[in-house]
Amino acid sequence: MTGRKTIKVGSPTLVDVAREAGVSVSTAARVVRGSDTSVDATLKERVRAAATRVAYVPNALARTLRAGAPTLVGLIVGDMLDPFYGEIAEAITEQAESMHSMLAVVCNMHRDPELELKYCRRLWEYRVGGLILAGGGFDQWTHRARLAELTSQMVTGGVVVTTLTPRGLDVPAFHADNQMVGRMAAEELLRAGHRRIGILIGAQQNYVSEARLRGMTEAFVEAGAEFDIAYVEYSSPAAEVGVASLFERHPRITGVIAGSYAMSMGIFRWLRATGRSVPDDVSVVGIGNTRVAEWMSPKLTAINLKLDQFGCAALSHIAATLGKSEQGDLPSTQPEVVRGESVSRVFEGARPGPGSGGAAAR
Amino acid sequence: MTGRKTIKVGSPTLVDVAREAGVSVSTAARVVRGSDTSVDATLKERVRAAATRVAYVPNALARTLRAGAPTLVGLIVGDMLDPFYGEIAEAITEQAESMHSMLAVVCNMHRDPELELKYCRRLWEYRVGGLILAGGGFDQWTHRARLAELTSQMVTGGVVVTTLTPRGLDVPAFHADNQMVGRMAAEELLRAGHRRIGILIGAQQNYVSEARLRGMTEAFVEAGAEFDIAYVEYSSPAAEVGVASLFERHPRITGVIAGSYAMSMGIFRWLRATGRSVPDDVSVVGIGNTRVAEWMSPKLTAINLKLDQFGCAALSHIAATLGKSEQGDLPSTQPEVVRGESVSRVFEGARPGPGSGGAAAR
DNA sequence: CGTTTTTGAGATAACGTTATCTCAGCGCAA
DNA sequence: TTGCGCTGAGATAACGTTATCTCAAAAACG
Repeated sequence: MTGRKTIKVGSPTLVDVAREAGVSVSTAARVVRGSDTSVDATLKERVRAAATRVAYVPNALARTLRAGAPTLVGLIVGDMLDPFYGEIAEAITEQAESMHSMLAVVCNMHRDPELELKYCRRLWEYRVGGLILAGGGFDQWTHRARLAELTSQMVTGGVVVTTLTPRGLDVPAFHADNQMVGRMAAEELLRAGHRRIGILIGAQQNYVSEARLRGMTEAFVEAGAEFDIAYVEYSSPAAEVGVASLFERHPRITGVIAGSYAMSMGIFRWLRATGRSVPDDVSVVGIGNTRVAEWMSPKLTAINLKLDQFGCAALSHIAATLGKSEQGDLPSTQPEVVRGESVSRVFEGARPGPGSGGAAAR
Repeated sequence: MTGRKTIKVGSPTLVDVAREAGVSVSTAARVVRGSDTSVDATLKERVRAAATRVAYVPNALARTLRAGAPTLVGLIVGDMLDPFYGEIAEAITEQAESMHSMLAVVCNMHRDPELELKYCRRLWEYRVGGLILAGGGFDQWTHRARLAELTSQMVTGGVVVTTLTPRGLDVPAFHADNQMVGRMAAEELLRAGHRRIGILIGAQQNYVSEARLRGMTEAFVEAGAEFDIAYVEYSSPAAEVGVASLFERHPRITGVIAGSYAMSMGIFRWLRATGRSVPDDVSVVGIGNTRVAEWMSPKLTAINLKLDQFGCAALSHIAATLGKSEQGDLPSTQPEVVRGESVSRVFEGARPGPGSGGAAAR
């Protein structure tokens, strides 16, 4: 309450708190930090009061700089607006705050490898405690070398990949068993009696697509089902074109597997536009369940990749490496089917699709 | 190339660069910083080479601490996964990086005012250069006082609000003219001949909802149209319930205004489930256009709020306050109609909806 | 040629913390 | 009383930058 002679500019610091409480900066720091060494109860209270009186908010920049214990984590996603990545980002940011008391910085690489590199560097400028790559830009050779060089510099919690298997990038990865995912999607259709299947899958042929396809192929071959594949971009319009070409080649398809939520939207649109009903005429199974899939009409049946849990596992790994917390038991990350309304049983002699004639492929 | 005696731990610093280049730290800093004062070309090159040789990445923490020129901006959104906020976040993060060379930290308040406060504080710990509030948690009295107290501390670029008018919080705001938005949505239906309208709008009655309703009411009253309102949460299931209650009260409704993208999804679902066709039986106009609205079937007709542009304007304001750049000419932010396929003309003697009888309200 | 001005580069302090060191004061056993 | 350990609190240095000051050498001028 003593009148200040000089006008303070900038936010209050520990020095201000110490002066206000009439103690040394060290003591103020000890109290604020809630540190190991004990402080007299009276003093502690006095410092606390002083801190709130001057509205002290600790400076994380200085703290991190001095203590070398980062509280930022970087997350680079392929496309913020795609709920596939959105839900990862949501889970990780939430978990970072509530569980590790860290702050996650989400960067949107916009499916552009160049941007991924840029953000990588920028995040490292802030000395993030770890970096979670969920974009997959590294699936290109020339790019990967630069990324590897850049990330090898990061000395703290390290780099971690989720949703993808990083080819030739030596970092821990957290993602679903994609072969099993593919198999589950296939079996969902097989179980309902479908034997003529169209598959829409991502155009960039990475380990993920390959593994999923392997799973599907196995299941379909075992069951003696026919199928054909369209490689399209991860977007709704691209999927419309893709599903159209599939039906042009194989008009009697009764079941479609959509490689992503965006694709399933496009498939729904095209099917409806061509007078086909979901699921009465064509059943659709999506890969990757998102919350919004419930909002579709009909509700999408999809394989839940548990992206949120893999994201959290990645984060926990980083936190553990930083020594911030022990790696607790993680929940099961088996993929599972979330049944909506987009798959229906096919009975013997079920009606063929509108365009008749011609057998399904392979 | 001289052999190091001690093993370096941590990332390379300016000191390392300076040693490697055989210059002083000051000179190294000048080169790296690209500062005002000129450095001899030869030396400059030598330092550059040394920097890349030791893989130097500047430490933004130290820089910000010392120079007091923040390069972080905070953004708090109501719900990351809602494309309404997602598109704001995308625009702002992109703009921050490419235009102001700042890094935007997106925080998800998850529609929880408590979390908004928490993130506010946390962002300020990192001494963000500015804070963009896009969540609207401050629309509650008790909360606002604490928020005002917290944000008043922030000494730099300041606090700014987008998407909402902040009641009783004295900060600049950037958002659409919501009364005009409401009027435009109404007129889109009126122009197509609709005279019995159902309105779904956000349950929390803030300035935004009020302004939009005012616009709609004006337009409908002028045109002598009948309408009724359902207040629901910003979610698809809530909208299903809301639209059901509207049609229960007024079965002959031919046009519906959806207060958000999520609501329009729910409306589509309910209409389809009850055997009503969009747009043949019922036309739908959404408020707030999102990219994903194009993926719906049929494509949603909606009012584009230009959220991205308002977000960028908010960011530019902060950057200008920080003195990082002059506030350039901003693009027009008039809302405009984006026409999809969800509105159709009503002709004299148009068929009533399936459930018959009972006039629309008011 | 001497003096002033300009230029380029090194030395130093400071940003706000925290880790470490120091030391006074106290209790307790020899 | 002396010696020893313990506890609580202050002093100090350091984290990696940048702003400021200083100063030597080169350039410009009469």
